[in-house]
Amino acid sequence: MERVLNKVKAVSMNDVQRNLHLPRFLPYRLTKLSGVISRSLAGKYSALFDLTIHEWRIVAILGSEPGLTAREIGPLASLDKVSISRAVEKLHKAGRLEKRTLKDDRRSAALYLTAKGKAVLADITPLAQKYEDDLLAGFTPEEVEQLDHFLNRLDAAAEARK
Amino acid sequence: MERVLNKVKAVSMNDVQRNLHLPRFLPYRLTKLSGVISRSLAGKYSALFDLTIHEWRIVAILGSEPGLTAREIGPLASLDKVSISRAVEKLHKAGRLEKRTLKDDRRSAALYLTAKGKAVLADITPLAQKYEDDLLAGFTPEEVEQLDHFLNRLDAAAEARK
DNA sequence: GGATTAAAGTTACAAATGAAACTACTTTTT
DNA sequence: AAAAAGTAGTTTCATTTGTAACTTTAATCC
Repeated sequence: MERVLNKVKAVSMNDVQRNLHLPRFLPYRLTKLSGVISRSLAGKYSALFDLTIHEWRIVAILGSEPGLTAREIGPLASLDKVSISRAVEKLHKAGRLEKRTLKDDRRSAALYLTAKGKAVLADITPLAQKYEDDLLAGFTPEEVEQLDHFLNRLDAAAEARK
Repeated sequence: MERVLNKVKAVSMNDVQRNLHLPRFLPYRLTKLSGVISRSLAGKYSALFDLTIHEWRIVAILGSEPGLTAREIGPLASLDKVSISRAVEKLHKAGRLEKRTLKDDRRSAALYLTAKGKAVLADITPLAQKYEDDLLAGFTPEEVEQLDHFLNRLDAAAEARK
């Protein structure tokens, strides 16, 4: 398949090695883009609510699916168990979530947002939505759909050759 | 504009607060995707060549534009001066680049890849290209073009509201 | 049913990252 | 031309993140 993303000015046929052009290299672009967006979101909201991005993900997930255990949250939030343990601990100390040890497996606990936790979620959700909407403000619904599709396919391809 | 990416099943008109659905939240998806890709690339090549992603970026840039200073590389590689200083130092120690102090400003140095540095670049470039090609293997040239366009627009939007 | 293996979550240690202070040099100001 | 302010790059220190080892409980295996 033709390599369009890194296409450069025509090179002589004797060039053995075409240079890789960093600003057009997909992994670099994605890292850069996600970095700018994450820093922007974190700068605006995380500091404001004393909430890291990892905590934010957990709160968002527990908002839709209360009672999940740490292990179940892992794949949903793309977080390893250490990150989850730390974030859950901090949320717990802040009184934003409650742990209920499972009767049939005392190693794990079902996690629930407290009123405080729900309040944080309610506060941040519209801001996060607004941020996403702004990012996509220039996109038609069809384009958003297509972007969605592209991201799914890239994700699948990346997972496949992980 | 309609929020299509986070569209969920119809909710009752009395729902004051729609839940944010994390797996469809664009910032989350981009972070996750770039993370999978970066880890995959780093796992395959960085360890193999003892080269961090930051060093790799600098090598790639110096490959196309020899003689840049640390400061000039910064914006091109999206790296702050501390990261550059550390990466350049490591490349220098490894004999992969050469520093030539500028005559007219002895604080900075023009940076050049040595033969060793060029060899590393020549080794990695085709692997990186291959990885990108594989990611995009399912995309038609038109789709690649469109993805390119989307990423540019997202980047501009994100930078604008940074 | 007691020993072995495995799983959930935590803790401890090492490496990476970020922010601020610092050094050496250059430019601007008076 | 001396003093002040600014810039390039480095170093230091604090925080974050990742890996491995550990603790507790549960499941599996003779």
